Amino acid sequence: MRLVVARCSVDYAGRLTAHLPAATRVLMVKADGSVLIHSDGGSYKPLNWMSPPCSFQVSEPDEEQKSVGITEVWNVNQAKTSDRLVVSLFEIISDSSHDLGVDPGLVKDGVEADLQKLLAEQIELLGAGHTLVRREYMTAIGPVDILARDSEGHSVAVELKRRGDIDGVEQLTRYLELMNRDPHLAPVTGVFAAQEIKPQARTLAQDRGIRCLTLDYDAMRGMDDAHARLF
Amino acid sequence: MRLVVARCSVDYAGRLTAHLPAATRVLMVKADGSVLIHSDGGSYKPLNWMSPPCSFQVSEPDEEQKSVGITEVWNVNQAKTSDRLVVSLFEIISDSSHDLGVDPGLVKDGVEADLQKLLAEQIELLGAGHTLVRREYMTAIGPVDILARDSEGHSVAVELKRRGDIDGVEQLTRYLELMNRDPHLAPVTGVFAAQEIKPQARTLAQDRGIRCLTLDYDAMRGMDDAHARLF
DNA sequence: GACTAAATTTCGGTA
DNA sequence: TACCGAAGTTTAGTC
Repeated sequence: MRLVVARCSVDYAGRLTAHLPAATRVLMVKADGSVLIHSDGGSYKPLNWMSPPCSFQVSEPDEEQKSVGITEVWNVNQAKTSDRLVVSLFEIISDSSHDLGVDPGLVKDGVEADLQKLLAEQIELLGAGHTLVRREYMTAIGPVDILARDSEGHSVAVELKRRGDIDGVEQLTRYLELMNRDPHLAPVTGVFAAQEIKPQARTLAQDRGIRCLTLDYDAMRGMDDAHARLF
Repeated sequence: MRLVVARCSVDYAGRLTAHLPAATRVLMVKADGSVLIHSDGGSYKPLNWMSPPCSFQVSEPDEEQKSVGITEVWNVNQAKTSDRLVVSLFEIISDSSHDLGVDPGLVKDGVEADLQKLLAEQIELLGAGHTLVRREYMTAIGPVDILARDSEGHSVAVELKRRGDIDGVEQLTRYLELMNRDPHLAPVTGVFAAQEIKPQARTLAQDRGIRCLTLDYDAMRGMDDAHARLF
């Protein structure tokens, strides 16, 4: 990992064209040759970058570039596509390299998969008498998050989201269309479950006869803990 | 901007929980207090981070932390949500600060807007005799990318994407439903145009009577250049 | 400010 | 390896 603080301008050409005027920035060159250009703000996304696999080459500036004060030019080329990143350096303020080694990687917990697991365990949240058929019920166009049966034995398809958006309602609608053509399953009703459901998504869902269910993750996790303590 | 190379472990608690075991990493502390934790690989996304606005505080390790070799603890708290990032430092290998100033920002060119402009100019790509009505034709649920007429004078609604996914087909379907209720426009046919169309999206589009059109951006840009040279 | 759609999305899982 | 969906998505534009 090489860290360079420098006044530079940047040009990118590939899936789009982009340009960064001269300013002082941090250039991060990783072991695989990839380059990140960060400013002192914004969020985690760099101003510009080149993803691996790519090649990193330093070249001398031509006369014209020299005349405007460019001392060094970095050419970073994507190995597979024709994306190109050119960093023109005017002044290097700091330059250091460090051996970081391979990172052991991130351990995550609490994503959609957990919500799904919790709802499957607490399937009565769908309504009294509901029973779980199975999680990730496969259909021709992909897996339905949860398939259940209501107290009368009718199929219930559940689409789970962390944030309930219109896209999620469309997704569930596609599943319902398909599943209702299957005589073994029909009639199938839909439940759109999320921690937060956008008003427009709720309206669309209700127009299509899909029930909305807001989930309280903390409460569900709490129930899970209580359940774990009891058994 | 402060750059620290250190052996550290990281814990995040907020929308999810995540943990990074001890390893040598680069810690980037931006002027707004936001923190990025980078390893020597992956792509532009950090292993972990805290987005602004947030507060940055350094605290002494407690006895237990000291006993395992932690010399310093960073507490980074999100100002609006309750997200928390805790960086436990074992050894600081490098620590430097630089004043970068405000960045002038990125100038982009060549995104979906250009595709739209090019297709509007080369509307005959939709088929012989097609004429442009207008770009960004407003409807109650949003703008249709391009509205045209075929050789018989019937309306044609075009949805443009860089990558043609199922979502785009759904979007166009919603527009078509609405527009076909308008007696001034009906009957309206749909064209799904993209540089690359996914098989599932193509299938769904054809099921719904929507025509698919693959666009060659480079060829269209070439035509545009030729056009520019001629006039 | 809320919502929608795009992104040089990246990332992870599965068939 | 390709495809599909999720993401602590972020970001930009519109209403």
